Amino acid sequence: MTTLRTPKQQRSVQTRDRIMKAAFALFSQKGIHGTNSKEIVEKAGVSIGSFYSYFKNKKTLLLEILEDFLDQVYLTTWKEMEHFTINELGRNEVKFIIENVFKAYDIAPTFHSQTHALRYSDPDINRVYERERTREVTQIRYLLENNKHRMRVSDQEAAAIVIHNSVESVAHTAKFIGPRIDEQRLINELADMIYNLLLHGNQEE
Amino acid sequence: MTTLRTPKQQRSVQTRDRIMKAAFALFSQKGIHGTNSKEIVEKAGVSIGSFYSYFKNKKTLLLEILEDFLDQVYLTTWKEMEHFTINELGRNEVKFIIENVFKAYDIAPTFHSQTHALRYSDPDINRVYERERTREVTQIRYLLENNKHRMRVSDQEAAAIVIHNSVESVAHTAKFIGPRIDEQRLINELADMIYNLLLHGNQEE
Amino acid sequence: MTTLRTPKQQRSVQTRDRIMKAAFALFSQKGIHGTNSKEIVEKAGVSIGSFYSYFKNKKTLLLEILEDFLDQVYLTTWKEMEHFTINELGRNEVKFIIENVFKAYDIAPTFHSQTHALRYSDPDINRVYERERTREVTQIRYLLENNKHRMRVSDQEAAAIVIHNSVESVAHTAKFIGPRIDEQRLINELADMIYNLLLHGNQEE
Amino acid sequence: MTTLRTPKQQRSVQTRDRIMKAAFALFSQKGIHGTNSKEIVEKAGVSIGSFYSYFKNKKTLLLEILEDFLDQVYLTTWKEMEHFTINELGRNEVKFIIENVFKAYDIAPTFHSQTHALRYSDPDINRVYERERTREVTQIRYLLENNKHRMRVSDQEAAAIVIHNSVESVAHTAKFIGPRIDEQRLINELADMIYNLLLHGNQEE
DNA sequence: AATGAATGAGCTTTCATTCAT
DNA sequence: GATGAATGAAAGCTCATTCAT
Repeated sequence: MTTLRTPKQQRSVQTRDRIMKAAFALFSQKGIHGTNSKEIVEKAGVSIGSFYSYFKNKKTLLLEILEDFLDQVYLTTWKEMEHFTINELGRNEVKFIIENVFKAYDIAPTFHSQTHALRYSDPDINRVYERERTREVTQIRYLLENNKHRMRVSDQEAAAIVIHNSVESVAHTAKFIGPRIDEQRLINELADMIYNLLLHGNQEE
Repeated sequence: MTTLRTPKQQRSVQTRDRIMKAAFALFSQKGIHGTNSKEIVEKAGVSIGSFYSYFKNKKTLLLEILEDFLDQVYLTTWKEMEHFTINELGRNEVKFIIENVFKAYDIAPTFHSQTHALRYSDPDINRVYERERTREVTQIRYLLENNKHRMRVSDQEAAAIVIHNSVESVAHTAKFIGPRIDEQRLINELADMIYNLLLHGNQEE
Repeated sequence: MTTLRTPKQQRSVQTRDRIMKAAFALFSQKGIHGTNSKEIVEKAGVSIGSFYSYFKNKKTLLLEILEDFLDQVYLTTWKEMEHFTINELGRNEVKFIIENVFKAYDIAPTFHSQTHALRYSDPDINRVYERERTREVTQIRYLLENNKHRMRVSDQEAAAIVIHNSVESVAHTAKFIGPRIDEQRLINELADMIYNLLLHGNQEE
Repeated sequence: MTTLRTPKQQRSVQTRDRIMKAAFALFSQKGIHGTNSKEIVEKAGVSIGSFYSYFKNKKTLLLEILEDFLDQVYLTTWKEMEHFTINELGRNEVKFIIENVFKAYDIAPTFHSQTHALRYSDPDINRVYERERTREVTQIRYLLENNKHRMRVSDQEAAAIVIHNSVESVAHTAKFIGPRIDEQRLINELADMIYNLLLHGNQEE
């Protein structure tokens, strides 16, 4: 086996990057299974030999692209959070975050859904997604913790997971499955649901 | 194109069934992409020729199995609903339904997640799942409608979608991704979240 | 191996005939390679089992159909010859026969060309066609012989072959390949060519 | 779809050539339908992957081989024509050309007849053959035109087609069907027939 | 450092034919 | 006599990956 080339020179970095960009574009356009290595190198303008000196295999490439992509998703979701007084989480703030999640799903819808789908059949993909999920859930728990004086959530860990899942999943459905219903109505309903959970928490009948 | 064999004889029905059972088992065990037609017929103890006289192709077989499976999922989720006075939807009832959804995810977890994953790359699979989703959402709307006198949900359609998605998605995560957290805590949190939504609905600050 | 059924009863004869008719129709319509045994029995309204009790295999069926077909071709070409005073072969008579050959090519063009094509890769098909060719050439030689007092053909055998080939081949080209030229012009030219050969024979410069 | 490899390196050209040579040999030997891709690559000593990087599919390979072959046939038939004073077309010249056609049929008899047969069931093969036929007919018309002062052919176009067909077809028959008659007798008879047509043309009784 | 020719396991599907019922 | 379920060899083609140049 050939040892992988670790890009040190300027040109190397560029080549590696060109491959990743080309692959991302093709994966988004034609799906992951629908894209073969030859197409990638052709689009990137490099040889198949180069490809395999920068990436162990196609899967490795995908994982790297996915990591970059999920970083971008994370940033899109949370980047503007600093503008809020984080301990004044009201319905508006909840809604704002939800809207950011929906925006993040617009970055590369096909690639997003394609890779998301692979979680369930590919442990490596899943691992990358889990890392991202942990990050998101941690962020949510942080918000809950900072606002616990105003809230009535008893099981913060479970709440964070449930909230995260709900928003993700509705965004997912809205973008990929497309129930012919206006996104704003879904966002509003989500905001209500989550804000009510925070406000009233556990209310045994 | 060869016309498909419509089972008339006893033997025929058995063979068709054996193929479906073998395929279901292998799909669950090794994943759908990881199972080829040869393995299926070997497990079923029939010839490859038989396979293709009962099923147009591998995809058709998968779709048939999926339809059967989703029927089973639907029944598991809703079968005991008749025991409830449907217009007295309280937190307990909400929790009961959620528990049934979680139970349905135990029928064939791998197959469930495998096919669910394919929704995003395969329109045919998606169509079958969408039919199921519509059924479920309709059922939820029916419950909301019957309980609207006690509830404060303004946008029933959006609410039904959001509720359905949340439960599905949390069950999904719990079963397939496995966040190391007790399922009961997730179910409780979901029940709280949904019950609060129903109870308080839209509460602009 | 199952022994072949020799149709003796009325019903048997009918079944055998139905299979042949169905096969001929499908071969003509969809080509020989494009027709499979299942389609034939379905069109004939019999079972695949029946098929194989009347015909050793698909090839045997084809050969039988071909023999019948070539008989028909032969009849079409020569049936009206008795109306001529066979020893007064003039240009009109030559032309008349040529026209009949062209007509024979209209009986079942696709089947005709399909089987003709198979001559060169299938010795059995070729044998049937050769038998037919011999018959035709013999007929031509008979005409030449009966008119030799008026003609100047020295090598009757070679002439008969050359004449037969020319007419067949031009008809073939006209019907199957279709050079965008009027058939009548080709027929006239053929008539001239052949009549000149008969009239002037060998004319060393 | 994978893009085809365009040979750039020395090795590449060799491989492509080895495949074509092996295929030509096998097609000639065992027939086209009787040869599968695996046999071709085995004979060529290359991998099946190589095969499909040089040729889109088996059919494409056949078409390429056929084009090369028909070029060779054309050259064999007409190459020595420059030695003749083209406007002195006598019986000897006619006979010489016919002999060349017969020679061309000796290059690769089986392949020739195999592909010729496919004309009638395969439009692509037919197209290649039609291109060749047009070339030949054009050549004949050119001869007729240059000799029209000495000839009595009224319909040059039809005559060229009829002449071309006759020679082709008799050569075909002589080589593949093999009526046990001496080739020279057929060639002589053909020469007489064609020369008489040129000399006497249309002679209504 | 880069190239691209070569590899070959692996997959789906067809269809003539057999034979148990 | 008749049926049709079952068979399985055989074929064409893809694509991730290796390695000689």
